[in-house]
Amino acid sequence: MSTTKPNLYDVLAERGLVSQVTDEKIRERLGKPVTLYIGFDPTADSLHIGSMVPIMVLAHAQRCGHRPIAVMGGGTALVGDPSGKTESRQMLTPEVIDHNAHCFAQQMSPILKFANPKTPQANGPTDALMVNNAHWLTKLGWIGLLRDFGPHFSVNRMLTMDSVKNRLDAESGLTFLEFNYMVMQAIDFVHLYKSQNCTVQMGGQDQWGNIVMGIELGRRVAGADLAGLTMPLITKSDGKKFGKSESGNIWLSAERTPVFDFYQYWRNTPDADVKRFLGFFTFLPMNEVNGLGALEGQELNEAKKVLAYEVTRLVHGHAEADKARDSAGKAFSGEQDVTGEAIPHAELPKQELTVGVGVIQLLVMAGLAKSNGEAKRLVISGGVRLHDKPVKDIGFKATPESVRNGYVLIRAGKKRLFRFDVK
RNA sequence: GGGCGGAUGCCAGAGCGGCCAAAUGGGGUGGGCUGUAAACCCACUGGCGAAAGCCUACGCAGGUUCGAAUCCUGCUCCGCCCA
Repeated sequence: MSTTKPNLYDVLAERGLVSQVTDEKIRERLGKPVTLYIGFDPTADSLHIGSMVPIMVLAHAQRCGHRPIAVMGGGTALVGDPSGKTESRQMLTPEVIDHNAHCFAQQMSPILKFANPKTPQANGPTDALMVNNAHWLTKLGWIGLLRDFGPHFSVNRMLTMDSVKNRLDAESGLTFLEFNYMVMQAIDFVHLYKSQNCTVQMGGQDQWGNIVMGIELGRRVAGADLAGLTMPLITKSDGKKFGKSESGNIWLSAERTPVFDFYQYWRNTPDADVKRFLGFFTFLPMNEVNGLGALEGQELNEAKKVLAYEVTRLVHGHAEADKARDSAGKAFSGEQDVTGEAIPHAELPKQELTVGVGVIQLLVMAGLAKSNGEAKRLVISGGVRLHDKPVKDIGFKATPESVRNGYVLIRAGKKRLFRFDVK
C-alpha cells in the first residue's frame, strides 16, 4: 500500500480513540494493510450515536488502507440479550435480525464504503464487509463445540475477567448463557481469521475481555497471531449518559430522531466535551480540531456549530445537515425565524382553530408533552409560549387569531418548539 | 433437594396494616443565572379530569381485614448458605 497513508494507530491515538492495545507492536502491524473487525448488536432497527465511535474507527481504518468488517451479532441476538434483569429477554427471530442488519448497513454506508456483493470483481481491497455471526454460530453443534473449542477455554481464566467478576458479585448473577457470550465472541474472531484473514479486533472498552479470549483461542486452535484494540467509553463531562436526551436515545435513523433534534443534540454539547467530540465524531484534521477546541467562552459556540454540522452531515448528508443548521440557526438567533424546513412541524386544519384548540392538546399533538398532565405542568411552570407570548392558563385555546404568517408556533422551554402550519 | 433472605415508580432505594401515588437520592422537565455551555439556586416529575374526584400501580394469583405495598397461602424469578 502506498506509504502516504497515515498509520491507523497514529490516527486513532491522536484522536483519543485508543484505550488499550493487546500488543505493544500494534502500530507496526497496522503499517501494512490488514483486515479488522468490530461487532455490533442488531437488537434494534437503528443504530444510535453510541455506535458512532466504532463506525468512525472502521472508517478511519478504511481510510488508512485496511479492510474493515462489521460483524452483526445475529447469533447472540438469537439467544437474547440477558444483560439487565428488567430487560425483556426477547429472542429475536432471524428475519428481524436480518432486517436490523440491513438497516445498520444503510446507516453506516454514508460513512463506510461497503463492498457490493453483486459485483465482487469491482470491489476494492478496502471495501468493507458486513457479516452475520449467526451464519457460523448456528452451525456449531454442542459436542463439536466442546471438542473443538472446549479444551482451549480455561474456566479459571474466564472467572478472572472483569465482566465475569462483576457479575458474580452482583445481585443479578451470571447465567450460563451470558458466560458463553465470550465464548461465542472468541469463536467469531477465530472464524473471521480463518475465513477472511482478519487479524485485528477492535471494540469498546467493555469488550476487552472478549477480545483477549478471541486472541488466545486463535493462538491455541490455529496458531494465529491476533491482536486487539479498544476504544474508550464515551463519557460526558457533566456525568450524563452520552447519547441520551430528554426524549431518550439519539438514533441515527431520522425516523426515530428527527434530523433537527439530532443536530441540536450536538449543538448543545457541553463546553468541556467539544474538542474531544470533534476528534471522535468528525473527520476534521486534528489541527482544525485543536484550533476549534481552543476557542474560549462564547466563541466555543462556533466549534459546537461545526461539530453539529459535521456529524449531521456524516449521518444524514449535506442537504439535511444544511437544513437543520439553517433552521436551527434562524430559530435560535435574534431573527427568531422558525419557518425553516427542518423545524419539527405538522399541518393543522383551519377549521379546528375556528373551534379553538387547547394549549394542552397542542402540546401533546406536537409531542412536546407525553400526556395532558405533563402538558399542564409545563404550562403551569411557565415553560410554554405561543409564538413569543407566554401561556400561563391551561385553559387557553388557540384560535384563528393565533395564526401568524400561516402558522402557529408553540414552544416548550427554550429549546423545544413545534410549528403548526395552518391549512 | 433443603434452609434463609429478597422482588417497590425511569434507575437506585426507604416504607412493613389506615396519615401511601408511596420518603430520599439520581435522572428527566420547567424556571432563574448564562453563551442554545457547565456549575449553582427554585419548582415539578403515574393516567383521566377545569375541579371535586375517579382509575391504575409496590413480582403473579388468591385470601384475611371496615381498610393491604405492608399480614396469610400458592406460584414465578433472583441472591446467599447447606447437601
